[in-house]
Parts: sequence; structure tokens; C-alpha cells
Amino acid sequence: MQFEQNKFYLTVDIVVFTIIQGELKIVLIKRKKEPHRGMFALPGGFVNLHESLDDAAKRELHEETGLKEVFLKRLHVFADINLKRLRVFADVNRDPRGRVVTVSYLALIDGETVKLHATSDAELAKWFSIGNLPELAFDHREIIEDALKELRFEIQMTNIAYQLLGPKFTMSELKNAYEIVLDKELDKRNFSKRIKLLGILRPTTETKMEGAHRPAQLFEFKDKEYTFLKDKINVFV
Amino acid sequence: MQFEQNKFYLTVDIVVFTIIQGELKIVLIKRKKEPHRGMFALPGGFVNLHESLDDAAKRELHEETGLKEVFLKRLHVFADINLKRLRVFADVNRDPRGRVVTVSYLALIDGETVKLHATSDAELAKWFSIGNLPELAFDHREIIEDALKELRFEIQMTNIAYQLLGPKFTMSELKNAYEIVLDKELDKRNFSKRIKLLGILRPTTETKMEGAHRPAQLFEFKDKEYTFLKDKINVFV
DNA sequence: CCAAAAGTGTTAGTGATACACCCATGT
DNA sequence: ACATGGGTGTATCACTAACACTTTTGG
Repeated sequence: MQFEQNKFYLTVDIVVFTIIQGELKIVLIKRKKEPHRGMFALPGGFVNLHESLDDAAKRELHEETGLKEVFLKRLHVFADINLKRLRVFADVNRDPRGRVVTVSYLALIDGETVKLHATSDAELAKWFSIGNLPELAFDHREIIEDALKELRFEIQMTNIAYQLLGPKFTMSELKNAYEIVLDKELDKRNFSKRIKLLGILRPTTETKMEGAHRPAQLFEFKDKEYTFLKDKINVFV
Repeated sequence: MQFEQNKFYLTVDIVVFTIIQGELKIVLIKRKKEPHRGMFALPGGFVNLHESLDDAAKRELHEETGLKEVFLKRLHVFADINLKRLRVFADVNRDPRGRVVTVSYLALIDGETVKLHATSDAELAKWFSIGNLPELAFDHREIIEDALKELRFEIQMTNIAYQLLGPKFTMSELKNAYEIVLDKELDKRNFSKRIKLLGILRPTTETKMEGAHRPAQLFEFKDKEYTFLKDKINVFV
């Protein structure tokens, strides 16, 4: 075939966001091989020739971060979502080994699931606050910045927040997640009104008592599928 | 290198939109080679190993549609824009020649530029109405549908409409372009108010007389750079 | 009764929507 | 004078934004 020589390496890189101790964090792994050995990088790696990008992302994330079944299950959900928002990074010189094109993935998981992981494999995979990242291999800083922008966009335009929280949560917990992602304080009255108006939540009959104050009502997401709140988009009459 | 066998072909495909005779159209070319010889496909092709995706897109578009300098100049603008919205199509079986991953580009040009082209090379490259496409090679129909969705999103959220029109235009011409892209009638009073409110246009002192009626004021875009109208996005207080 | 977070309502302002008439021109 | 498309204004409604007090609980 005429173009036999023009072949590329294809990789996937996954930006996994979560909230731990009130901070937005991502998983990074310490590279064991050259290039950039010893530096931190996003989990990810080479796509096999007969493997879908989604499968490669799940496989690499599992291999490199050693995450458990629980986490993989969540990951599956994320894969469904993020096919819609794949990004490509393809600069000629982005990898010293040759021409490597990468496709980035965005994943969200909730803090509870995270804790299960963080104890198991801390040597290789660690959580880093988004505001305090180490020096990163390749162009991974750029990929992360892009993913963060996308996350901020998506959390306002879609219902993806369901991935950041457990199945039931208080309005305060939800607001807190938005505040952390958007890095901005929100007014609780307006937040609550707006979220209710969007109609993405269903109140449950349960409440959560925690500390010396009035118990909070628990909510759940109506849909645990990626939904675009498109009324906000079709702006022209 | 361990992954030597896992190499991919990388292609770019370009969806070029324009408006001709009141219809939204795209360029398709008739394939001269197998696979899918004789079928219509998006302009595009293999990326060379030492070439950026943008350069490959410009090169392939020029090679396959024979477009002139005028057009290439516009294309350059489009390339700047659309790096932000690259899409990947990477299914395992999308091309019978092997594992081919493609990156899609979205381009807009104005009807005037188009006419220059359409006469030159009509055998191989043709304009097709978006509502009346022929059978398409590979997964190009899916790529086009994706590009159309993106176009409809972008025309409402950004100032990309400047690429669909000449340097100066009447409010009616602009409204018409929006109507064609969105496939929806718009109220001229509300459209005009909203566009003025967005502040992306500057009125000129010139007018356009055409037919037996009051002459129309000509406008131009303030910025001919991709601008996101982000006030519409940050929705939370 | 005190501390702490939950929960809730009003007002003013801004933009969205729906709708109808006059204006400038060529014939 | 009339036909044609250009150009504009107003009233209603919905959402945004700013802001403070009462409720429920544990200690």
C-alpha cells in the first residue's frame, strides 16, 4: 500500500477527576519507563490494532492505576459519555519516540469510590490537586487544562454531575461539588432554585443527619445517562 | 520498540459548508480509487508522518477539490478555528484497508468564493445539498451529521457566521444564513435586536440597493477571529 | 439556649418572545 | 400609487441576581 510508511502510534490518555477533601483532584502515575521516566503522567497508553479506543482507555486505566471492579464499573459509564467529547492531540513533536497521536478521555468518579483505591496502589498512582500538579510528561499539562475546561463546560450544560456524587446526596453536597469544579462560590437559594428548575433531580423521602443541626433532605438524579440541557443552547427564536 | 506492530493510518476529512441558492451545501468528491471507487466521499486523505493535521487538511483539500488561492486563504482561517473542535472517528472496522483513524474538520466559506470554484473542477468535486446527499463512502455520513450538529451549535454560541458571509452584508442576509443553517424561520425584529445585543457586528455607512425597495444598511463583523460568546455559558450565579 | 447548617421568598433587572406598522425605493 | 423588502417599538413573560430570616437538630 502506497502509504505504508506513514503510520502512527495511537494512544489514549485519561483525565480522571474527583473531589477529595473539598479539592478537585486527578489521578497521575509515575512513569516507570523512558521517556520521561520518573515523571508524572496521565494514565494511558498505546491502543492495540484491534481494540476500540474505549477498550484501550479502560484497559490502560486498569493496568496503570490498579483500580478495582467497583471503579471499572463506573468507568464503563464514563466511556459511554465521553465518546461524545474525544479530543485529539497530534503535534508533530509531542513524543520523542516518534509520531504519536493521542485521544484524551474525561472521567468523573465520586469521592467514596476514590478512597477505596487510594490506599491500594499509592506508589504508582496518586491523586493530585488540580491547583498543585507536579511537572508532567509530554503535553499532559495541556491535555489536563483542556479537560478541565471541558469539565466546567459540561457540568453547566449537562447532568454529568451525577458521576461526581454517590447515588443520594444533599443539596449542599451537590452545590459543594459545583463550587469546587467551578472554583466559585454559589448562592444556595439561587442554586437550589435553578437545579430544581432544570428538573434533573428527584427528591427522596430520606434525610441525612450529620452534626448538630437540621437534617438535610436527600436527592437523587432522575437520569443516570448523559443528558444535554439543550434548552440553553437553542437561543434563537 | 515494543509496540512496533500497533501502528495506525491517520487521515483527515474536511466538511466544507457553504450556502448556495438558499441551501446549505457541502463539497464531496468522487473517489477515483478503491475502496468505494466511484462513490462520493468527503475531501481528505492520509496525513504524512512529518506533517501537522492542519497542513494535511489544507493540502488534501487543495489536491482533491482544486480550490484556488482565494479559498486557501479562507481555509487558513478555518484551520485556526477548528483545531478547537477536532473530532475523531476510530472504529475498528471503519476502513477495509486496515485500522484507519480519522480526524474531522469543519470549514465554512461564503457563497461568493464558492462560485469561483464550482466552475473549475466540477467533474471531481461537487456541491451537494445537505438534505440530498448521495450514498457516501466509509462512515462519512456520520462525520457529516456530527459536523452539522457542531455547526448548529457553533453558529449560536460563537461568531463563526463571519465565515459564511462576505466582508459586508445586510441584516437580512445574515438572518438568512442563520435560518438556512438552523433550518428554522427567525423573527427579523428579534434577530436584529439579539445580534446587536451580542455586539459582534459594526454597522458601516454603506448601504446596498437591490430591487424596488428601501436600501439596506451594510454591516461587518467586528472580529474576524473565532470568539466564544461565553456569557451564555457561565450560567450559575 | 446556643451553635450550626438546612431551608425558603421577594424584588428588581435583564433578556426572550410575540406581534404590526411605517419607510425608502423603483416602476 | 403600489409593490417590495428594510427597518423599528412595545408589552408580557421567564429567568437571573441579589439579598436575610426562620427551622431543626445536638450538645
